[in-house]
Amino acid sequence: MKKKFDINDLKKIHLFSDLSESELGKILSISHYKKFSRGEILFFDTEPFHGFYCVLEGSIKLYKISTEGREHIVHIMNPYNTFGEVPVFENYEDVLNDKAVYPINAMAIEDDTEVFVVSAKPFLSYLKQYPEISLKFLSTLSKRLKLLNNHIEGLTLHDIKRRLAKYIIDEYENTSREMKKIEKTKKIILKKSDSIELSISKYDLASHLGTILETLSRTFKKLQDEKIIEVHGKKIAILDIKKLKSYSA
Amino acid sequence: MKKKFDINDLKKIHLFSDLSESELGKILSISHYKKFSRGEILFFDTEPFHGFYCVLEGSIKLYKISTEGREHIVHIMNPYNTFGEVPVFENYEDVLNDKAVYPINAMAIEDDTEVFVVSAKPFLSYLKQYPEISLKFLSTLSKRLKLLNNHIEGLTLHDIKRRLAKYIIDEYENTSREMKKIEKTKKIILKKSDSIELSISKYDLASHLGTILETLSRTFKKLQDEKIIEVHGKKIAILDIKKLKSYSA
DNA sequence: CGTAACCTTGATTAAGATCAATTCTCGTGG
DNA sequence: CCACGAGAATTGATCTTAATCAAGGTTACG
Repeated sequence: MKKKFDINDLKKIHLFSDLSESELGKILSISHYKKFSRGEILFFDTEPFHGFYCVLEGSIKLYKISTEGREHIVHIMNPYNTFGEVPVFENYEDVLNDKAVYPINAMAIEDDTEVFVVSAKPFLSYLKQYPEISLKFLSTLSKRLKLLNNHIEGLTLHDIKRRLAKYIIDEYENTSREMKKIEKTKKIILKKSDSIELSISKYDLASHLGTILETLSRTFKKLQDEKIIEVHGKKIAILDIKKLKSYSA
Repeated sequence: MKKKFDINDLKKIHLFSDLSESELGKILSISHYKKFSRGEILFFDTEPFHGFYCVLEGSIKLYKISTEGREHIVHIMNPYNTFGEVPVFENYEDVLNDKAVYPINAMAIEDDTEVFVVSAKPFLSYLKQYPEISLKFLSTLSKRLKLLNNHIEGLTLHDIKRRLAKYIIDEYENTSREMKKIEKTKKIILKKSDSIELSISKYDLASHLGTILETLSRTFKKLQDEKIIEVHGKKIAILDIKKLKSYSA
């Protein structure tokens, strides 16, 4: 496997954005690069924990599976996200004694998904020397907690139409935000389009919304029949953003 | 309001257990004591954030509410737990500019629920001086993330019978663990009983399991009909722990 | 152009929510 | 001590949402 990541990749990771070159070098020295094809497993639930992951390219689903084989996607991880940090902090001793395990399954959902893995044990001693980094982690974990809270809220208090509406609105606002960022840095104006491009398969979307493919398909249709959206494959055109927002509230 | 908490109370909070007397004194100086009756609100979702809470006595439900008024309890907080820390770390700037908000509702579910509130702004500057405490927070938040993960797993992948079975088993194992602790410290042997005492109302239990009172009642009945448990008010006798565990897996 | 993966649609079923009526429990005051 | 009433819990009948089962259609890609 060609080693094709360096300090410049690390700088893009929010977690490490404030570190100096020498500190980044240390992180680099305790990490290794990995590449996955679509469908390949990064780790399984309850498998021994060895380190946490940072995404460089592609995307990864974090999911749980029921005994009957039903799958639920808890998170989708995209470039510059980190995941699998929970065991690092949850029980310090367990990590040192190789008793820690991953709490979830992780699978690449795109080809050429590139990650690097930071080894847990050396990282723990590193953490003590650079306490500022733990504040970064606190921020990361807090944001994740908030995400999970919202996810639970959706699952328990909203029906699938609302969940789907919320997903579309969130995706729409994320891409708008991304576009603004690009406009700012590149000093160009991008054409604003009232549509989104699904970044995951409909199967995975269903699993993330806590339902199944068939029900998702019907729900898309309902929103189409109400003239709120128009679906063309992975492209969702938003026809009536007000109504869509009223559902997603 | 009588001020009836001191450094000894603080010591019992996991978060502060490693701090010196003088450090605890500082925490004390930026905290204040509050007492609530059953049903009183500590804070509402989206209300301005001022500080995080530590429980001394009683218990508190953290819950979300849908527009239709349906409630879902995400956590029950008991003595020596802390909650409402997420906004502290989620966005540092927002806290300093008084823009942060609580992410959830909190209500006392017992009379004489006692808490103390640590003011966010002074705590943030304190945190920078004592970085070890952020490791404690990382551990707390990681554990909470794992809890939420399991909660989501239950909500999406298990039916209500399984969720209830899991709740009973968890409560049973928690009390067993508590008993062992007491036996160790007090050097006595407690009679082991194969039963648990529900610490919350059945309404709240239903809401925590993602269902309603009626369905919970019927589910209790199903488990009774299968001779797995026996329900007498708040007391649940476990008749067949093997079967119960097989459901909760 | 063929085949596999992906998606849609229809018919049926099942789990759990809702609505409605009682019953149980327990604290309060007569 | 009993009666009352309020809140808590149970039970039954019905309805709704979404899962399951089954079949067919689309798309992408070698």
